[in-house]
Amino acid sequence: LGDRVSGDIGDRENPTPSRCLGVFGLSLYTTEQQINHIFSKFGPVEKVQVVIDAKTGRSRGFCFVYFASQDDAKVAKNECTGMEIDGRRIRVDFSITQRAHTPTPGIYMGKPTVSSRGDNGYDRRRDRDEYYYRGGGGGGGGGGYRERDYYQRGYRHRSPSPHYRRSRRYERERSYSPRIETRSKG
DNA sequence: GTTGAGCGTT
Repeated sequence: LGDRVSGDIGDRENPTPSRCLGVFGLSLYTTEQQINHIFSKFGPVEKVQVVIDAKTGRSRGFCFVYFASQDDAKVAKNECTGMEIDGRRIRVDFSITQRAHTPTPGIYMGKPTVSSRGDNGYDRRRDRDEYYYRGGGGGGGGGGYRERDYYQRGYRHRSPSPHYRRSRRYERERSYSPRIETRSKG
């Protein structure tokens, strides 16, 4: 009961130990150098790869760390989970994938970067399986992005996060005080 | 500094 087939990569809850760690919850501004600096304290690190969003060119907030030794990876995982980098609490697990996907020329086969989880009250009907690239070669498209704009979701429907509450934009929005009764201005 | 869940498309 509960034991898995050995040799499998495990699942999200229970990844099989390996030399590759996934680090999640990163600040968008944390660099591979920073990660390398931190994780190298536990043993030789062969490579750090921050995952970059193909569309925006920015970090997607997670990365992969390849250790030379699986034992070092295990120690690093235990030591670094919950650690704070650039003001964000990170989570570290053995990666369930060992490497990036093989590129598919002309068409992106992944999911859109922004997804709705359906638990914050907005847009739970949106299907998140839409590709966000249009085919470059075979599809007859221009290689551009889909018409759908995943980056214009209704953030106003969400409850503001602590981070957002500290932002100037939030201050500004609040100061509008859209009370209907106050339209008594003449 | 998009306000953040998240397993990668050189």
